[in-house]
Amino acid sequence: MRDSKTGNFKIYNTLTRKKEAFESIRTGLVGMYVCGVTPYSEAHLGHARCYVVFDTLRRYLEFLGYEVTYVQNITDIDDKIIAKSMETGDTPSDIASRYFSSFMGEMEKLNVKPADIYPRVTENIDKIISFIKALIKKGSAYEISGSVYFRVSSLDGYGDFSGRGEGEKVIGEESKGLRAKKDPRDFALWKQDPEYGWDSPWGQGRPGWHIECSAMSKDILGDFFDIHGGGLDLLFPHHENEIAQSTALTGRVPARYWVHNGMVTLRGDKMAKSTGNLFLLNEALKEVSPGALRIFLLSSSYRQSLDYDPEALKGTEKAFRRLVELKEELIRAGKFYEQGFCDWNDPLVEALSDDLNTARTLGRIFTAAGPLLEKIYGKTHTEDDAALARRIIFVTEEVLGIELNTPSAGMDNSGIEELISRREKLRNQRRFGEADVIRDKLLEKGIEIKDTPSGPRWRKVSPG
RNA sequence: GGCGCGGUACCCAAGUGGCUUAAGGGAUCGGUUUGCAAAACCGCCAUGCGCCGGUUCGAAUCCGGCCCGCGCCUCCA
Repeated sequence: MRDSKTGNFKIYNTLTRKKEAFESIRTGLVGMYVCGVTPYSEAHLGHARCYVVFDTLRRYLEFLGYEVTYVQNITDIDDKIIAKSMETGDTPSDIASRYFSSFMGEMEKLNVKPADIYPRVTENIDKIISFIKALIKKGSAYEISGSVYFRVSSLDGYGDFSGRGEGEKVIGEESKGLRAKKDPRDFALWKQDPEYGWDSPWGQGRPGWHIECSAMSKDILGDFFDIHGGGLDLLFPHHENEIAQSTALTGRVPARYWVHNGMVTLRGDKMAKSTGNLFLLNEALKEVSPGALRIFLLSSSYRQSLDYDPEALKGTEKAFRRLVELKEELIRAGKFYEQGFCDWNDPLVEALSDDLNTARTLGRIFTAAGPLLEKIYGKTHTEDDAALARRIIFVTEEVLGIELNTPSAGMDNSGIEELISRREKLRNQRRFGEADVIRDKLLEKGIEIKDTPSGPRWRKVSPG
């Protein structure tokens, strides 16, 4: 499995703050853990970007020949979910499953491959409790009146990961009502909660935020796995604390590569549920096709901030359709008969080996696709052209995950075809007024007619 | 205040020393085509890369200073 093609991938590692050659711990296998959502409201573009980016990383690794185990947790119990539950009267579990299934529906539309495992906090309470017990035993945690805290002073190098200095005092939210915490930097592993809690050696309570990832990633992927991903906003305190807990227990940082995606901003400021400065994913999917949205999200570097601009998003729809067109024309020309394939060092995908440079990859795709389309239209394409088109489609769909849906797929076309041929007859009789009525009627239904030298063609123009 | 990131055409954006007299996408405008449209195609579109200095045969790319924007430091993808 380990061959030359896997050796060229470089990825930026937050742990070392530089691009490093990617090398998996076990030959041919990659364990990847990405921080998932807390399902208490609808997902926005920021979530979409994160999971599209990591889906693309996963697809690229699979393209390189790795077998990837992708784990994404679900924080299905937390303060916000409980707050929502009190507001609506539904149980926290109902809230979490409702928003999680809506999240999954949107991910499916975006052609995000499902994770292999979605561990839930509420189904892993026993593992979390064992983890905490082990930390107490090691002297890295202590209990105060039913809650348990991590003892930051027990660990050297706390703060190194996120670049926070030793002397800096970080006062967590948990500390507010609990002056007894021994160090302001200490954070909760277990929170006393008689109402929404589980039984534990320290009484009724529930897990702190960070411990779930340490406990569940260890359980599924082991003490040391390849990639840990998440949004840049999780760097501190979440990932810093996760590293602290795991390191205190096992003696090592739990993952080799720490990968963070940049934030999505709206009007220059970060998109966030809590501030209401957001653009919902389902709104975006009303504006453009899922494939166009994916192009939008992958058209800049994943580590950079991405500003949501309505015009820029809309613009990707047209670019997306040209690629759809390429696939359609190829099918029409009868040249889509074999599965496309390309090598890791093909100019089309080669840029991905440089820290997943999707923007340059898209540039290469469009550069190559432009001249091809016209050749295929004019039927002047050669076998090499058709092979290139297949490679473009392969990279676009399989590696970048941009599904090039052919509009006719899965639709009832008979009515449309009939209207079009009726229009053709009218046109031949030069009864243009009546012909245009049909054209307008179809356009209202989102069907656009294109009169080409080889006859009329149509396609669906509205997203969805 | 501490730590980090960024400023490239009308907009988005790649490029981090010569392969770029700066990719790609979108918008506008002009043209070809069309019964008219749409679509498609062709053309136009930064002698310039926040500003000022410096290093170099050569800089958007390296160094120094300055200006501006953003993120994290509190829940957050």
